[in-house]
Amino acid sequence: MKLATWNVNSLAVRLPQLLDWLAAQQPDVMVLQETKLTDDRFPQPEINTAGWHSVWFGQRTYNGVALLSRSEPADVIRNIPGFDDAQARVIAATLGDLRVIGAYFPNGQAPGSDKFAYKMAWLDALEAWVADELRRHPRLLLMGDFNIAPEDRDVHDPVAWAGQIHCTDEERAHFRALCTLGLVDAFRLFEQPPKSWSWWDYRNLAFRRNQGLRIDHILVSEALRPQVAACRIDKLPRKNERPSDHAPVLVELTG
DNA sequence: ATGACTCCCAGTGGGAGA
Repeated sequence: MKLATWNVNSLAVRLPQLLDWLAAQQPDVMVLQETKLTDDRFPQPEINTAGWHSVWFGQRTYNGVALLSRSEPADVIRNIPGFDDAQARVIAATLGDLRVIGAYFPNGQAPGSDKFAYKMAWLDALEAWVADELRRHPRLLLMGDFNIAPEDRDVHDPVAWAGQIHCTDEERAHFRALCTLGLVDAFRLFEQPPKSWSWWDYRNLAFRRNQGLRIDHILVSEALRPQVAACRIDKLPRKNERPSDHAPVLVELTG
């Protein structure tokens, strides 16, 4: 069982790359962020023709999420129940005996800003809801673009980024709070190459210089932890012509 | 360097992302 997450930064632009990647990697479940498409423009025919079921939740210009799967998704939820949100950021579904939550966490812009306050409120609501989901579905994955670099080793220049967005104590405390619910960062269950990032700025030749952040994550519940066989970042799509600024992250489960 | 790039919606510039 292989699951993956990718912030595609516009599915309209990245659809050919996505279809290529799906064909090459053959995941069973794939969650997408920043589709930037209203629901009527979601490329369901192309994705269906390639052999995937899909559910989606989008809006114009910003945000937008989707979940693609080989098996039929059930019990689909869009956004955080009870949290009034104008932004399309969450899609959850049950695939067989797995509960999968795909999420595009708010960016937060800058500490102290209105957008940062929204990020904190959104994280509070997410934690309460995920706790609830975990009680109902012990076999759960929370995966997506977290917009949080959990530790200094997830940052190419921790001194320059200290206290900056993605690296504040408040954001990192929220990441740990999610783990305290009974989730673990699948990437850190394994030895990884140093300087492993999932995002590189488009500017400054950041990818060529490997100056990035690890902000895309796959958290797995304690019940799934014994089944996690591998977790890695696939940098290859970042080398495409017209790449997303993010790379996909994959996890493999045994059984 | 308050930049650099890319996307979107706009409409020949500007906001947002991270």
